[in-house]
Amino acid sequence: MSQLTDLATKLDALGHPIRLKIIATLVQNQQQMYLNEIAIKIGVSRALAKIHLKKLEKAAIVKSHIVTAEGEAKALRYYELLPFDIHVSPQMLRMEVEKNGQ
Amino acid sequence: MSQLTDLATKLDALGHPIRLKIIATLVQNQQQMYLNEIAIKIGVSRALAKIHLKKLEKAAIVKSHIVTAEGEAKALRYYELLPFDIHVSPQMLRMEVEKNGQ
DNA sequence: ATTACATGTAATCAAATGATTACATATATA
DNA sequence: TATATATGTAATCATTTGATTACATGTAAT
Repeated sequence: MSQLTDLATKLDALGHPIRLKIIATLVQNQQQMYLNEIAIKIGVSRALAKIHLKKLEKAAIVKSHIVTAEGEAKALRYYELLPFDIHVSPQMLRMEVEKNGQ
Repeated sequence: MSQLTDLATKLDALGHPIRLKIIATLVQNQQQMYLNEIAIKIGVSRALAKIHLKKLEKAAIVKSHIVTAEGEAKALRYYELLPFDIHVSPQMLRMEVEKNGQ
């Protein structure tokens, strides 16, 4: 995948209010959160939170893993934020595109 | 429209390789370009370029106006880039969401 | 065992998106 | 007039996306 496509994927993943809220919630809590916590915190259904988290995970903005904690009803999937710092401006895009040849 | 929604709209508009190329092309050429120039330059059909430009225009990343030049077959729609400088990181999103209340 | 509660995911569906094809208009030239 | 060329947009269609509902599993308490 080209640099440009990768950038587009990340920007696309970030381009939705719910997903921005999910990210903000994950930063606020520092530690990892599981699906239901996230859903409740931002006020959407688990199913919907899952869908948006899936898109974030595909774009490598979050990652997840299952944790089997004792005393818990079942294994939980924990999500954590991967660090990112995206900067987009016309000049920066010009350089990016020229790098990839035409 | 909230700050967060506005940011999401811009990020969503930027989240496609063709649209990133369109922007890069507009920067390269400095001056305004009309639809067909853009389409040829990045190697897509006029119709497709138009669709992507429409999305960029809705997000206020480009703007356009029609110019009636002499010697031309017909009035041409010129596109120009609006300045933007978007910076996204977890910390920045946290602040943005907290501003908008929960 | 059954009831209650909590979790994760699959199935489904309407709406938006990406892309192609075709159409309508306009000028210049044969 | 017709032919060629160039432009802008509308119509169409398959795919993806956003969102809801329902299902399956698992533990704890009755």
